[in-house]
Amino acid sequence: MSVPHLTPVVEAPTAAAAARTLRRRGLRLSAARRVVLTALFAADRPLSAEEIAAGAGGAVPPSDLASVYRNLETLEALGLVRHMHLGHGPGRYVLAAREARDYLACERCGELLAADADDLEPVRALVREAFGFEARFGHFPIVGLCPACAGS
Amino acid sequence: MSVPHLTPVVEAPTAAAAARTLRRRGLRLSAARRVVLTALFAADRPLSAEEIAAGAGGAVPPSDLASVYRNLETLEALGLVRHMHLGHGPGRYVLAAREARDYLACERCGELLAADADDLEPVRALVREAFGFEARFGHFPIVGLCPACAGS
DNA sequence: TTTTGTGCAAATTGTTTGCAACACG
DNA sequence: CGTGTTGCAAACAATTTGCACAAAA
Repeated sequence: MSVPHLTPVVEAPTAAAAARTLRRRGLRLSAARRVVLTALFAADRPLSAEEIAAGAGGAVPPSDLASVYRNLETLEALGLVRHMHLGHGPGRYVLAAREARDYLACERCGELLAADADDLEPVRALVREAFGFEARFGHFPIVGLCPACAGS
Repeated sequence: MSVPHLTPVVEAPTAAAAARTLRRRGLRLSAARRVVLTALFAADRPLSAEEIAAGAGGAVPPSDLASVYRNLETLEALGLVRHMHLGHGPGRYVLAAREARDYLACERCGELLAADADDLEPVRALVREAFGFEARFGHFPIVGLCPACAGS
């Protein structure tokens, strides 16, 4: 007997799945689009649009910055990508399916700490209880001083 | 007998005190500078540089945007002003002496909740214990959904 | 062959900087 | 009167948009 088939809300983070998600909406998997996805698949940290357009450190061929922004927007609308703002500087993009993490950005040294979204739930709960406010650290992460910078 | 005289770290939030702080460093209380301070004294919420330059809703005469930015920077270096980033959009400036508050910004409706910095200390403590990270909500406040938007 | 998507240039927004004229102390 | 400041214009950084042309399906 086969296991019951459950359609995932967001497909597995594979190029094929991304292609399917696009086609399902009548969108195309163009070369430029593939480059953006490949860069994000290859990355081990949130990338800026500029980094992707520049070729993501040699991982992919360089492409037009405006197209990168347009594609990131499209992919984000499809739920394949998400972005965040780490203090000053450009927005940073990651594959949504791969990232169940939120970040803590050091405003002194730029260090980026990744935390399981679950590990931040107590913090959200505390804010919720104290202020009735639903903190969302996914889009605007916590900014402050990393352990090293806080110590000195 | 008179009470002992203690020099405050930051002077009381008065125009005269600000003038003294400036002069102490060989800086001048120019007309444009006075306009920036007056706008901030009159404001009941964080203002953008553009709002100040435009005359802060009639509270002060309009002045040059570049000068406003330069003056805000100077005043901030003196500890008289501070600024924060509330999600997207321009930076927002407030009088430092008057603001022992941090903010919670709603990313849906733009509502701004003010919280005593003290009331956020438990949140900072929790982040410190869990991640060894010193969260600073003064410069990059918490972003999420206000009670009204979270409810719907 | 029809749309969707691309590359390039130009417009937008927020902020900084160069510079000659200006004004506070 | 001298140095801090101003106003204006131009430079910048991040992002968006208009358009004619190219290319997936």
